Amino acid sequence: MNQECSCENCELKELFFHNISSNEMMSLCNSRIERNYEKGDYINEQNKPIEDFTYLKSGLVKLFVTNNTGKEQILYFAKPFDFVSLLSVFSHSTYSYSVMCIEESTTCNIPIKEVKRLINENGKFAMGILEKMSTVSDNVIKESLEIRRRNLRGRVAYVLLHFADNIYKNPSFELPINRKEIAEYIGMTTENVIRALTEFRKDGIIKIFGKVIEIVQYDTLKQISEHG
Amino acid sequence: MNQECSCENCELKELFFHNISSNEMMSLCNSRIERNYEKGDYINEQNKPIEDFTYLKSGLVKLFVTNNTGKEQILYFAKPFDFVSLLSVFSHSTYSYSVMCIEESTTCNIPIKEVKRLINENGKFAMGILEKMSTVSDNVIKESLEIRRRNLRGRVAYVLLHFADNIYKNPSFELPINRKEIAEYIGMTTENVIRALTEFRKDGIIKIFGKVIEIVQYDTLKQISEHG
DNA sequence: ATCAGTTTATGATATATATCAACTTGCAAA
DNA sequence: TTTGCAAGTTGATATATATCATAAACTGAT
Repeated sequence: MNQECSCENCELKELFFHNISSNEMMSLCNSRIERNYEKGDYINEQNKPIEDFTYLKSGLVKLFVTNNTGKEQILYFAKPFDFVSLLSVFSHSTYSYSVMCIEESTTCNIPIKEVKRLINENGKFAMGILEKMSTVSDNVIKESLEIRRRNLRGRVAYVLLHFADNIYKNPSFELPINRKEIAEYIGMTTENVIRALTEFRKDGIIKIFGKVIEIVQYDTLKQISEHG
Repeated sequence: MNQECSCENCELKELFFHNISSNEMMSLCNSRIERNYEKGDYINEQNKPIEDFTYLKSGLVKLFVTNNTGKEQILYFAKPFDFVSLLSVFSHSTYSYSVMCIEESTTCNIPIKEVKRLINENGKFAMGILEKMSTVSDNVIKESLEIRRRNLRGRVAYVLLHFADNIYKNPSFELPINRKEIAEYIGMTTENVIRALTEFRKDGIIKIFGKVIEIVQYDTLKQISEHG
C-alpha cells in the first residue's frame, strides 16, 4: 500500500504543507481538485460561500471588491506562491473579495473543512498558514498605504514598477490589465491614468505598444514613484 | 499545588485562550506582563524587534506608519478585544507599524516565543489566533477601501460615524485625536478636515465643542458618508 | 471586409483638494 | 499673569484631479 500522491512533486507542497505527515498529506491529496481558468474567469466571488481553500499554481489574478455603487476597487494582484483565498477565510463564511483571473491560471483547491481540521490537529501546519496569512495581509495593507501617499504620476509609476519588479521581473512586459483596471487599483480615473502614461511616453521614460510597456528610464520612473 | 492564575478572571481569556489546558494557561500566565500607558506613549514602534504578543485590555490605540518623507499615515484604531500586535507578528521580526495610545491604556504582554510555542503544540489554539488575525486584517483592509472610495465630506462623515458607532457607541463623544490625525487617517489635509467639520456644524448636522462632537442629524451624516 | 462595441486617447472645462498666509484659541510652563 | 507654542480656523489662491465630449484605434463576431 505504498501509494504515491501526485502532490509529492508539487512545487507548492514545501511552501504550504511542510510539517505534515505523509498520512495527512495523503488525506489532503485525496480531497484536492485542480482547476483551470481562462482570463476573465472568476475563481472566487464576493459574498459567495467559502468552500475551498484555494491556492494559485500558475497564472495571475486580481482581488477586488464591488461596492454598493457598483464600482470595482482592486486591492491586490496575486501571483503563484501567494495565497489566493486566504483573506477572510478564517473569519467569514463568505468571500469578502472577488478573485478573477487576469491571465490563464491553475489553482489547487482543498475543501476548507479539511484544512481547518488539519490546523486543529497540527499546530506546526497551523504556524505555516499563520505565517503565510500574515505575509499576504501585510503586503496588501502596506501596498495600499504606499499608493495612498502618492499623487497621480507617482501612483502610475508605482504600478508600472510593481509589474516590472515584482510580477514579471523584467523592465518590459505585457500589461495583463487595461487602463480602467489600473485606475481601479490606484484610485484615479481612467483618463488620468492614460494621461500620465502618455506623459511618461512623451518624456521618453517608457515606451508603449498597446498593452506592452517597456520601461526605458528605470531610474527616472523610480524617482517619480518616490517623489511624485 | 492548586495554584490560581490571575488570568482566570480575565475577560479576554475566553477570547484568546479558549482551547488551552490549565497547564498551558499556567505557563502563559507566569510569563505575562501587564503594562500601563498614558496617552501619547508608544506601545510598539515601527522597525523595532517584535518581542511580545501584545493585546489591549483597556484603552484605545492608533496604528500608523511613518513613511520616508517623515509623514505619518494612520491605518487603524484598535480598541480592546482587537489584537494589537497582531499584524506582521508572524511574518516579520520587526514591527511594520507603530502603535500609540490615544487614550490611557493597559496591555497584557506575552513573549512572542511562548505564543509561537503554544501554536506549534496546540492546533486549536492556533485556530483561534488565525480567526482573530483574519478578522483584524480584514477590517483594516475593508476600512481602507471604504475610505478610499469617498470624497472629503464622505470621509469625514465616515470617521465621525466610526467613532460614534464602533468605538464609543454613542452619538456624542470626545474625539481622542486631533484634526491632524483625522487627516492622517483619511488621507486629506488638516485644513480640509476642519472645513468639512465646520460645514457639518453650520448645516446643523453636528455640534462641536472643541474635541467633543455631538452628532445631531445622524441620518444626514450617514447619507453624506454613503453618497458624498 | 464590415460592423458594433470596447478600449485608448485627447482637449476643454468644472470641481475638488492642497497650499500658503494670517489669525484666533487653548493650554501649559515659567 | 505672562509667555510661548501647538491646535484650530478661515480666506485667497494654486494645483490636481474629475467630468464631459469627441474621436481614433483596436477587437471580436458575422
